[in-house]
Amino acid sequence: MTTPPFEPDPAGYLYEQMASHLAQRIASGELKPNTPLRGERDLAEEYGVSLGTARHATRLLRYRGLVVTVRSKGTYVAAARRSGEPLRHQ
Amino acid sequence: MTTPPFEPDPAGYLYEQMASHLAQRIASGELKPNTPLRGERDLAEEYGVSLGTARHATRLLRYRGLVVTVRSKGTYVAAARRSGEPLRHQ
Amino acid sequence: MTTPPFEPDPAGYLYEQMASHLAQRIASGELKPNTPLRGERDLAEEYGVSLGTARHATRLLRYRGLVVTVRSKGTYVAAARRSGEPLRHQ
Amino acid sequence: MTTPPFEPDPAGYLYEQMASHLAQRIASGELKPNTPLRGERDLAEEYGVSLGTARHATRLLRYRGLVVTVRSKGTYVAAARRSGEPLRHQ
DNA sequence: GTGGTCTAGACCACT
DNA sequence: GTGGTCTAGACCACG
Repeated sequence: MTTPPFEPDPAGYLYEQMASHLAQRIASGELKPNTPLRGERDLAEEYGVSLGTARHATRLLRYRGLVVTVRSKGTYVAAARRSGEPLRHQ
Repeated sequence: MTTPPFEPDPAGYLYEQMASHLAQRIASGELKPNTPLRGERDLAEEYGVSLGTARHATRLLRYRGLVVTVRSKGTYVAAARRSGEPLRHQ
Repeated sequence: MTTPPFEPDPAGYLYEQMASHLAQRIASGELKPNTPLRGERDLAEEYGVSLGTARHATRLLRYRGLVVTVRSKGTYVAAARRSGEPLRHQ
Repeated sequence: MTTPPFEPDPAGYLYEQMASHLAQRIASGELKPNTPLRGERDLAEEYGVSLGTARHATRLLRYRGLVVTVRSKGTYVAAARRSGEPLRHQ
């Protein structure tokens, strides 16, 4: 079997690396539920990427349900939940 | 009843206007199933927006199932289908 | 808490002070027509005010026709013009 | 169809011609160290070749140490250096 | 010559 | 001082 047509290793992308790293920090408990992440500008600087890339990373975490973002307020680590439970928004 | 918390009128956004306009051109039959759209660079110029905004618009159409994009090939008007039918990829 | 005077002196507001100062820099020729102002974040830092205040100040200048702002590009010192002449955008 | 010569003359390739021409412009001082080349699309148009060919040419110059490319920023004429000296990035 | 990733900024609405 | 929209460009992988 050959590799499927492209999708050129998403793991190599900056936004994916950044999202994975943040996901790990959430999983490890370093970033706790209902606490805010640092601002996207700060995250961009911290990871040495542009604002757009940092925004791409947080969007990914949002799609994956790991964070909840509230406009003009910030992006928060999602509340822990058991599987089957609905997402609880703040 | 008051208006819900923000989401400041998506209809006003450039990418939404552009996506809606393209959707209408598809619905009207001007753009036919399985034919390619113009390239994103061309669309950006045609609509007088930046490349990023044009890309945002086509991404929206993709999410809505109106187009299918093939990397390095182009973005195609999705095949017409009856409701209930699965999406057919090229 | 004391009640404010009925019509608080607008000259006392930070945004008004800032706007006046910028207006003077334009009038003096320090800031020349068709040149961009520094970004709103930079101006806020330069004047030691919050971002909202800096924005309020530039909005005032815009209303007064001293600057023209081009979305996503920047805010420019308005071209000098005789009264009656239309605004010339860059 | 005829068989090509065993080792086709690299000097005949468009990308090699283009790379050589750019190398000469660098050597002559027309293109100065640490200044950016024109974008690959512009170069392609300027030399009347396809985008892929222009990219091939700049890649060659990169391999030869004549230019340094900074992702998403541009391709720059390499700083002049004595042999043995490390490359200095801008 | 396509879509994708990325940079480095800008202004905007809202808290 | 947040997230969101937008610009104008760059290079990259692939067909």
